[in-house]
Amino acid sequence: MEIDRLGNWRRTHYSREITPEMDGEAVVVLGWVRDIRDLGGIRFVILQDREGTVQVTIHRDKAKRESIEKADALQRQYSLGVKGVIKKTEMTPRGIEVIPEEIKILGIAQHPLPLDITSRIPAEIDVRLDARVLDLCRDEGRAIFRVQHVVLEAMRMLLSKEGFVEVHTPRIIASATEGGAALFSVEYFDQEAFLAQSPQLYKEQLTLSLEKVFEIGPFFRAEESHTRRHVNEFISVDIEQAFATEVDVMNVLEELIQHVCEAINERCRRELEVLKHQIEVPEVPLERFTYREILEELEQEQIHVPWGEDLPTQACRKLGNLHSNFYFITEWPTESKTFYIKPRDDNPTSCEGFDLMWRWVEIASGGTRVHSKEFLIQRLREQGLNPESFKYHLKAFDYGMPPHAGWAIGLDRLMMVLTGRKNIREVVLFPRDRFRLTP
RNA sequence: GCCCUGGUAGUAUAGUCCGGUCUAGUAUGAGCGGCUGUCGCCCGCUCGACCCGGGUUCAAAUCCCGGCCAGGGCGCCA
Repeated sequence: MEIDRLGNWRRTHYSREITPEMDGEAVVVLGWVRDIRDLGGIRFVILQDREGTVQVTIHRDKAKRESIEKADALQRQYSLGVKGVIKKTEMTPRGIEVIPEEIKILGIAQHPLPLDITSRIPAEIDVRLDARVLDLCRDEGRAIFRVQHVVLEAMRMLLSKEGFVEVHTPRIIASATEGGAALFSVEYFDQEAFLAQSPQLYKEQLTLSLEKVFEIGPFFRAEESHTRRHVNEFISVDIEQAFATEVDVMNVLEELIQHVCEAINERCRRELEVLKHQIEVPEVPLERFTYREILEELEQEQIHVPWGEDLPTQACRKLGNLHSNFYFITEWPTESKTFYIKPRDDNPTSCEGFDLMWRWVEIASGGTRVHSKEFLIQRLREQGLNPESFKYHLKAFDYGMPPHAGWAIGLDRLMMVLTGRKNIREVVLFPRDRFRLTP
């Protein structure tokens, strides 16, 4: 089929912007065919654009022959443009319809489509991800990523207001000896290199020049996780702040979480409705529990976690039943955290590291960092890491490294919470996991 | 990586336990026809599927073995 040229047609209104008061006005609407209902002498084409839908009504006895032919050729998901006149009517839910003067077919769709774009027949997540671009045409997908946009905008606004400078650190790094998560290796000309799992060391180094920095970007972990809350490429929201401690950055974090929740409630009413989800804006300060308090709480629930260990999934699930919103867990055992988290001065077996939880899911973690070079080297050795591999990082400590603290939010996890989705893949446009590298 | 569950038209499902009634049912979709106010329109006709390989049996969608794939859980996740 020949498709039409866009020519000088430009959208005059999104579907949603058309109101009964505009009766008689000429419009150009552009979008896609969501649905077609043909009653014989009259054909209803539901045109969908980013903002909603509008009905295009074609009367077989009144419309131009060309328009009728175009309307007859349409199928679901065809891209189309309609130049027409708004008609006020009692017979549509919106109180308006568009009577076409001219229809342009701007893009065609191969049928059968791999999933039902009207969402009446559900599809499994695997089918949906295989046809992700089409899946994202559904209301739900659009809603999730518009919420994400508002979240990111709100974060950038608040962090900027607080004096943080947005930075970008390398994704390609030389050393795989940081310990912790497994890294993906890449060929870098004639050297072996790795994809960064976090901006941690770079953002710390930047505190000695820019003082307060934040970074939002993707990072990579080569873990063979197989759960609804892990992907191998994820978006991290990181901050690092000079002359600050755990408590200072926790304050920033809880203010940010509250601000984001408020922003969504204000600006994403329709999206939340589509997602059938409500957001409770948390009160600040958030509840703060020490690791020891959490262990005691679990003990009451007959779950025994030995002091020093990270919380197993089952324990986290139990905490989810006991806590219904965001909360902090502080004073983790030093042995359970990584080398750069600072032990407490009064009791070095505990550290100044914290996690931000939402019910049973870990959303963010952070803490005061070690900023004494000698002690950092000692900590590296204690964790079986070779200080030589960190020589560029350690160099920064020769140039007046300030005391500093920071945190990292798993944006995708936060998005699960904010949109009420149960699988992280729903809130990632093109997820990468152990078994999926495409599309 | 380990454990559990599953794989039937484009999509979502019934049937599988207890083999034969399955020429595999239903919804949606797609094709054709009819219908001038639908909004999950309606009505009629048509199209389209048992993951792959092996085995048991007179007979396998159904039972057994292997593979592949998927979902969920656990572990891993500085």
